[in-house]
Amino acid sequence: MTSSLSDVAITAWARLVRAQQGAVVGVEDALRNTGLPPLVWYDVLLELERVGGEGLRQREIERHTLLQRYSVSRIVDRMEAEGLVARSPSPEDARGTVVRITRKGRALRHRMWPAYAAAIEENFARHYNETELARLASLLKPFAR
Amino acid sequence: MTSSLSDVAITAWARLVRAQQGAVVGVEDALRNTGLPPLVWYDVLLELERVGGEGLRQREIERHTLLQRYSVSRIVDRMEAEGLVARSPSPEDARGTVVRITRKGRALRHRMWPAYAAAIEENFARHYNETELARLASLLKPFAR
DNA sequence: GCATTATTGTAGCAATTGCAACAAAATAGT
DNA sequence: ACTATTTTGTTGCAATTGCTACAATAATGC
Repeated sequence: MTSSLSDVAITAWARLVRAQQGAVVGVEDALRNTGLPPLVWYDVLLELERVGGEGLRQREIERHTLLQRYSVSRIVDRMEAEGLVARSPSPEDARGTVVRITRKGRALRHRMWPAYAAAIEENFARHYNETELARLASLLKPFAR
Repeated sequence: MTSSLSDVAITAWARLVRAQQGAVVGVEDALRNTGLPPLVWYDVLLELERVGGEGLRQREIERHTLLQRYSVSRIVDRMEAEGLVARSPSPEDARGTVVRITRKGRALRHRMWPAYAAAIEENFARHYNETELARLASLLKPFAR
């Protein structure tokens, strides 16, 4: 396998990795220092909030979050223990469970957002103006869901 | 939820996170499936190769890789156990150690590159042409070291 | 010089993760 | 219908990580 990667591709890759790593670490630190749960909990809560009362199958959460199956299983375990989400058996598929957000879950998601937004600003957005952000978003479109 | 973050900033952030997560997971999987060590080993080896015979202090590796101190300590432990790097006491600072890459380490770094490059191509670069890669690299400049 | 504080690296312990095996149900093939 | 395969989710165990305390040295302040 001869490398067809150009120098500019390698540079772009290196910076992408570093940008995200640096920014995510910063955001995670900010959340932890505020006594808030990790980013992935926010993602799960947000997805569940978006779909509303129907809830999501764990398999769907898996796809949304890029987590492993067992990771979803355990995260939902913990969030359920905290009363943030509720599991119930799926009516159509006896293997699966449906996960729904609770009032408490919505409240937490809400409380997380200001800290999260501030951390995104601090660790990422402050480097850019609106035009640049739009160009970045456009370039990263291949990775949108 | 009022915040100073624009919608476009949020979109850019979401895609950045997803782009990197998806791509890094893909690359890590590819390396693992080829029986190669994780990405961070590559990074450490590359840094050590770049600085040549002088080696690096663990503290410097920490800065280069965005790892925690104890993570560096342990990664160097494992890499040393594999004979990929060598530790020696720092002449100027009796607290510190100097880490140098070994011949075996260079060989491994070399062997990792084709698999790594292929995975970057597959999980990232194939979405873009050279112009786009250049624009992306330019936009991500704030995160370059 | 001496006491205080900061830096560098390690290690114990608890929590978390990854791997692999598993159970149960659904789907596909014949 | 029946068997094989795939999908969904969980769990035990080993490996890894994060947190914290710690030891040793260096740098700073007086």
